[in-house]
Amino acid sequence: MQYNPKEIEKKWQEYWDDHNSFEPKDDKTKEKRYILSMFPYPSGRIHMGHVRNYSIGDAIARNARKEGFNVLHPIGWDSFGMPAENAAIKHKLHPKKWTYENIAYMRNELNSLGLSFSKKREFATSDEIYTKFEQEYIIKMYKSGLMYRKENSVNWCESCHTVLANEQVEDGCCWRCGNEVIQKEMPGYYIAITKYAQELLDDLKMLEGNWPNQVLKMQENWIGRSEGLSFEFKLSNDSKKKLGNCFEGYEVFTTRPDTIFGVSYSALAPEHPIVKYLVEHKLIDEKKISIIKKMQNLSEKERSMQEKEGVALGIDVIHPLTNEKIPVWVANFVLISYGGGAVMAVPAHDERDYEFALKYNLSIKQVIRPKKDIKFDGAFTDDGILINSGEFSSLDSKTARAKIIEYFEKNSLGKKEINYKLRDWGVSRQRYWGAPIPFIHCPKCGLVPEKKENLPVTLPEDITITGEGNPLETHPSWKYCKCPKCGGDALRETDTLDTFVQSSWYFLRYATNPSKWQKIGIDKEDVDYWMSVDQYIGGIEHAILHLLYARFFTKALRDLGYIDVDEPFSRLLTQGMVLKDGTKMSKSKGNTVDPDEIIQKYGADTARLFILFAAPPHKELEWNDSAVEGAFRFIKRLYDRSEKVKPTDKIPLIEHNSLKKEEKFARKKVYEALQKSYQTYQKEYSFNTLIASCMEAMNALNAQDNVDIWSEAYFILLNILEPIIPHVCWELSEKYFDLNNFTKIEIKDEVFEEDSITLVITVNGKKRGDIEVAKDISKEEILDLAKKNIEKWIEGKSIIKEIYVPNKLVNIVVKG
RNA sequence: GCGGAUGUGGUGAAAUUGGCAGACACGCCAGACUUAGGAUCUGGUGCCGCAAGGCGUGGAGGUUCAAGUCCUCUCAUCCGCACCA
Repeated sequence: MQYNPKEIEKKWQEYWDDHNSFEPKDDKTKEKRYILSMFPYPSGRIHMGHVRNYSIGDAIARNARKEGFNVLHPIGWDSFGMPAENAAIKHKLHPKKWTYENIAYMRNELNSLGLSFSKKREFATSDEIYTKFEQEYIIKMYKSGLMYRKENSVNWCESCHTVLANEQVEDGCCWRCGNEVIQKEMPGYYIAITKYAQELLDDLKMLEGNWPNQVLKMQENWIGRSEGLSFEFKLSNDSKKKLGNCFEGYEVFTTRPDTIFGVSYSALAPEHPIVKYLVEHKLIDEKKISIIKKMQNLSEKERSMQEKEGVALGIDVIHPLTNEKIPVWVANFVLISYGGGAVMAVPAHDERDYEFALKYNLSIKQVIRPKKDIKFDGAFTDDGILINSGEFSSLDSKTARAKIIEYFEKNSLGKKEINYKLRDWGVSRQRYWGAPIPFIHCPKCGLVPEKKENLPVTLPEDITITGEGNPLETHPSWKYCKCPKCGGDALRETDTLDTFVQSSWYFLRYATNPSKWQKIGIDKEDVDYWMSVDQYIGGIEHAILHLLYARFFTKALRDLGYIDVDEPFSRLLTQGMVLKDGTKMSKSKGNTVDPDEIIQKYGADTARLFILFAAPPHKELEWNDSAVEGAFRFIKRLYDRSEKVKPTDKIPLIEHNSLKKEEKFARKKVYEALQKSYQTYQKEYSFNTLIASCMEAMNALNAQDNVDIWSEAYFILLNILEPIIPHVCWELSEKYFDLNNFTKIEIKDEVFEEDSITLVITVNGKKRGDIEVAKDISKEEILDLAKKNIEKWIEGKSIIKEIYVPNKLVNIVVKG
């Protein structure tokens, strides 16, 4: 009997296809499990990261089926996005053709791994029917104020005529043509995710313990809530006049109101309206204007890499508590997008303000002293005791913050405010291969959403992609349309949606019965049953954006009445990367291992076994060719030794007490593996130790030759291993057990009962021997035996203490 | 700077509540079977030492009968965010 993975795997993959083995049942009375691995981008071929992702998900899904749950384990394709356009430029292929050919190819690759996906629920996000409902939701969001259009500063490449994402700007230049990137004000569509900032933050608590701590913290930091004081700096009368009485003052936000008496200047962002006014009306000299303009042309990121820089604006504001005149500067480190784009500067207690004050020789006034007498250089930024702060002097920072906020509120000078770092989500892309944003610009009616009955707004197919500009913009006819409201001539929006929009609701689409997919996007009743996802598996690289957007989208769709779910993913597992030679596998480094080749050479079962055995799922996994051979050998052994098994359709009955020692031991090892299996799926998914315990069981089985023990062991081991190496397990199970062993198996406690116990004897905590004793022996007898066992270690010494830990060890503490 | 992790043999790793450090596997060594072995099987394998024994979980302290595990300090590496006032 020769193990032939190719033959076996083909046979069972066909069997599962023919029998629709992995379609979820419609019966909603059954308890469900929704197991989801993040869907792939159809880049052309699967890589080892995919193999790992889907092997983990598949094991969890198959185990859940075995335990009797109704399991939804779907797959699909995140198929819009830039690589398709890049391929179009490079290979002169239409993005659609390229994408759908890749999908067809990768579908076969995934199939060859024997993954237990539902085939009927598969879809691609670039399918027009998917776009249709996404456009419906976007319009709904627009109508309810969750989506809006505004001007904003973006990265713009003059030679490619396109907006670039932050990641596409390399050292201030376009990643493709190398030309300088400038900041340009452009209109775009935004989703008001900030409206959900607090809920997104609060609900992280629901996920504690079920999501990796790291991811929760990353989301928390990203949302970046901070509490402080917001107040108005009023302009001095002279300054007001200078600004043509167009401004009264401006708002600033601080988290350190306790340092307010130390304010020595105020700084505005280069984009602040007052700065713009001064520049436009040439109220400051040319030299300064050109410095400001230079600042405005740099992105936030580039500014952050530059030295602090600014110019005095020649205007003053009035300190709200001391009535002193405070000079106003523009500074490149002040962000327009946070806290109103203006700050109060306290050089004595803030690093940035300090650096800036030193450079421009501005005054530094200390108003906080350390609680303990410590030395410090530069700014003292910790909490301390207030000094030189009028009636608030001698308070500690924390109390002072509360009192000062209270004072501002009482005197209507300002109020307590909560700020978030989270920004609204810009979803406009000047790209072809994306979902069209379903809006129309009408010269009479303004911005008008497309009518529901006209959805989806689909992409024109007769385009050529050059990489310069947006093909939708340059298409001869596509953008010309009639206004849905007045019927007059109008222009269609040519921006497409960020691809993160598609991945923000795909899991709800899977949960909807495909028989309804033509009529509705999401079915509330179906979603009620299947959601939330019981186990989500994917890469850590999605810790922030995808997971935050998906959480937001779920809440937004809930508030729009589509669903009744608060959090989409109850449990999250972030798998580690697959490495080779210590670094991430990548084509450019030439250290990739092609999954197809491994499957060709050893079979899918070996690939799956190795990848689950080599490291726990959340850790990085170092690829090792000879360890793959080891995995292959184990499966071969499992296959070969099955000759010892006697066919049966139910688990053999064994009289445990009549067994020999080796037989009892083998049985114990088998049931230990079963127990381990139950723990593995409840807790950490530590497949590596589960597999190890199966190997231990095999090693123990080899030391005996009882047919019943072998048969019982295979009945159980094939059950445990089925989620990991399904093909060979189905093959052997069919042969010996008529596929009757893939259900929940009861643990028999009798196998764990020992006739005798082995106790370790230590002297002063060091192991010096061991004894085997009967189970029911008394403590005194044990101590006597123990002392005899290690006599030479305690000879001539006095015993100070004797410790007996039942079933484990004896420790004798001696002196001298 | 802030946040999160991780440090255990030649390698990947394991170790309920503190209780035999290194399970399981890779590699290596030896042997068996073989015309042959990059197949298979059996045995060995933390380090030093001929041995008795000693040492050993990044480092230094501490708590404890007993520490990879708890506490304090410290070093190194990785990841995320980063002028957020």
